Amino acid sequence: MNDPQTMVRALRGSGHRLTPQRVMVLSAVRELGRHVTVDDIHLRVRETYPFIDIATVYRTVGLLKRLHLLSEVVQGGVSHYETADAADRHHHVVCEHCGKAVELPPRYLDDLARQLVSDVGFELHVEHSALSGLCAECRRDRAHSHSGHTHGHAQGHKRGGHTHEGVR
Amino acid sequence: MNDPQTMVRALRGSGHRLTPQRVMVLSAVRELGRHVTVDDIHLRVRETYPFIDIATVYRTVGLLKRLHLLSEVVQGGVSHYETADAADRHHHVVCEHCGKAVELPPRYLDDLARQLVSDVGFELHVEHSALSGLCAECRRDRAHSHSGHTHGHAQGHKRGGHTHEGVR
DNA sequence: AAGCTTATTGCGACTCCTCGCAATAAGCAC
DNA sequence: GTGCTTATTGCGAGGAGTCGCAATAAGCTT
Repeated sequence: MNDPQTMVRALRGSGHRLTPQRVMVLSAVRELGRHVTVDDIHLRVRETYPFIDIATVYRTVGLLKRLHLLSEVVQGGVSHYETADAADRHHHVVCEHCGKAVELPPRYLDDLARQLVSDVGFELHVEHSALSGLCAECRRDRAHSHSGHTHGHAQGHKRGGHTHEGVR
Repeated sequence: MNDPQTMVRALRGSGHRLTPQRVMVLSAVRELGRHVTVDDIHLRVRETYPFIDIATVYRTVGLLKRLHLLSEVVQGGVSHYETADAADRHHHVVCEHCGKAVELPPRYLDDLARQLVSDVGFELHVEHSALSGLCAECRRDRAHSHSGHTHGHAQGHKRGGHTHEGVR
């Protein structure tokens, strides 16, 4: 479901061309694993083809997303990508405080999706929906240090890293 | 709940200062109504105080968000703001195709929120979670013109406007 | 294999947003 | 009201992402 075959079909079938750059971008995401940024991809592809432009990576990633070969997860304003088949099997809940992404099996949104279609006619795309809130850890931390105001110390920290928790 | 009083308390209580710029930004959002962009705010405030810098608007909006006086909704990569009390009463489902936002009463996510806390310890912040998918209209359109490939015509259209549908 | 059409690339220019810094002015103590 | 401390402002510079354009090359036709 995520072999070169699929890519060729998806591209040709929609009137697009199969270029080395596109192949390399998709390969890079597959090789780098989950939640890679455009920069990650760019650097990776450069190792084998140093001339690729960052704009091409942006455009390619956008195209592959529209063709459902890649899936985008926005974490704290930063876009991360993964192969679509990986995305089919989960979606994300992102912590507002530490930026950690918790993976969730899709069943959690099944009910919601059903309700939405019947009530409002809206078709929910689970993979593209980013839920946000506070993770278990950060809730504990907050509970501890709640000596007065919680949102005090001004300009807030930069989002943490790429930490991951799985839930199946 | 969203008078000057509240603002004074929220700022002072967290060690921040009450400046004309901050008051004007909050007023602007209140006056302009729902889902205004930073640019909307900037232009509005400029009418009465032409010297305000766009950077100040960005910083202020960020601060007011952290103080829960404003709430942010990201639509197709663009941040929109509204007063927090308005946000308390609904959240959004955004159409991937036309960019239209459908407002939803919070009850839709209540079940999900309950499940998340008990299963994963995750506290869902409904107001900050952007669900995406296809609205009723765009689903119809797609159904009609499904003469072959759906994602065809390349670079995709720019998101529509600020259209709104309410659901209560 | 050669020619043709046109999607795609790389580049440069531009926009949006953020950040560091010196000047300004809130808030507090007197 | 005056003076002090320091948060905040406006500005200029910088990074991320997008867009238009001329050159290139993918895919088709022959």
